Amino acid sequence: MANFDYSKEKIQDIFMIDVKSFYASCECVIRGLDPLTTRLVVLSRAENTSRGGLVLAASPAAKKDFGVTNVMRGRDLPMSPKFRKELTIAEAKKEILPVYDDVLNFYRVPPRMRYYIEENKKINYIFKDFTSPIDMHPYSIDETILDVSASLNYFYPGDKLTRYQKRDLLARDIQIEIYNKLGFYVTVGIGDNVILAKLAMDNEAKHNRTMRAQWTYADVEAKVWAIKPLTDFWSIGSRMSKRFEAMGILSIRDLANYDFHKLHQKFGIVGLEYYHHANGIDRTVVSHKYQPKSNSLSNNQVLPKDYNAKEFMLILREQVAQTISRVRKRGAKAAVIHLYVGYAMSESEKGFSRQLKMAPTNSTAIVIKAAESIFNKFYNGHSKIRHIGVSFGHFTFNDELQLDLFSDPRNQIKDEKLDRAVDEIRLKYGFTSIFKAASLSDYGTSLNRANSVGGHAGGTDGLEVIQKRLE
DNA sequence: TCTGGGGTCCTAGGACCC
DNA sequence: TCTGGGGTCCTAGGACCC
Repeated sequence: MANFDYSKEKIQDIFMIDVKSFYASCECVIRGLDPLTTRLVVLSRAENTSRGGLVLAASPAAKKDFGVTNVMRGRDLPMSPKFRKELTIAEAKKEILPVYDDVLNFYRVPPRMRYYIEENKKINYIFKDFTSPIDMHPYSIDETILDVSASLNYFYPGDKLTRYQKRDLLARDIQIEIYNKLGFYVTVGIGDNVILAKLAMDNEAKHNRTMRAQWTYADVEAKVWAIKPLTDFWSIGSRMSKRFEAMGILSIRDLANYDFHKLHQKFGIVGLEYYHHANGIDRTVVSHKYQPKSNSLSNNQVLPKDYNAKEFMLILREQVAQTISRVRKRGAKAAVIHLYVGYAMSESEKGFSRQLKMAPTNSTAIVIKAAESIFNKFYNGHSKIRHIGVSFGHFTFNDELQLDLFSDPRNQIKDEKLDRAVDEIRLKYGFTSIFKAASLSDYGTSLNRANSVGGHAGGTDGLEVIQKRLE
């Protein structure tokens, strides 16, 4: 028995689109290889952690033939003896690793985040041919939500076809267009609302030959309620799954039929959202979705070894300087600084995480002082440190210099000029063109991380190569 | 498990005010 | 009088996603 009268719910024509194994597909396309049949993995170098890095993306063939999964360690990947030998020699000589294992017919390549971002832009540019930009919502680097309610009848006028047939045809048109123009295979979840489209994509389209699937209100009981395990449902992770199980909720069907007052009581408004989603209800309107204008910026890293307090202070300053420089790049000032310090696993304490309010600033000198004061206040004085996280939040975007009572305005202006000069030099010549002498010591990590985007190698040749390919 | 990194949202509880 | 009550803001921590 349905818990909702679906005839009262608004029917929207929503597509949730993602690119199959996006990073891996980018690397196939640029090499002129087929994204579906080529065995390829994108491997983060992660020189500061375990040897061999971490699999960021694997092509469908690599998953199928070698059982590669997305968080697998590089050292667990299959490798022919011949390739292993070449790899060892290259490592010893500190040369760039070979990427192709010709015995296994297997590519392993480093990530190029900047190139992927450019490809994502091109994909979204094509979507604009199918719906108006306000009805598009980029959800992540490889997923976009499209509301085609207003354009469906423009592409498929008349009433010979049902609404559902028209949707499927339009989704197919998009798939073909993307493939012809850019070489990517995209998966489309089609739904009466955003959650149904998302669930259709995650739970059916990804496994279909057509790479399309359509879920409507009529399918809720047969399809949504049948999703299992619980963690296959969007927004239920391992922790929530355990909590639900403890309450006797073992399936989405159970969740959809649970007493929603109790869910509300126990989980607040999130509980109500789970209840609605489990019943296939989602009243989100894509064009009303505000673009969350990023309200925080952070950098985290697991350090290459355990650090003592003195060594750590260098890392701290380095990383605070890098993160605040990203804040300046946005033309923003931050009113909150947050520091996370994780102790080594051998320690009995976990570490700490504290934030501090500040007068809005983007001055390196000021935020370094703030970070140091947090550290000095909360560090236990003896634990080895293995993890650092720095984040800034509560941005403001005015240009005026905030004067506070305790600093000399002339120094503030001087600091600001210095920061801006450093940023400009780096913008022109790259991060490594200018850095504090201390970074050269053994303990600095900023040089190694200089070229990364989102913690992964940014790559330098992506744009030129793709431009050549298009010529 | 010899630890990936960058984000967002929500909540409980404390401080403080009227 | 044994414990007023309502509201806002802030912080630490939990949870999730890609």
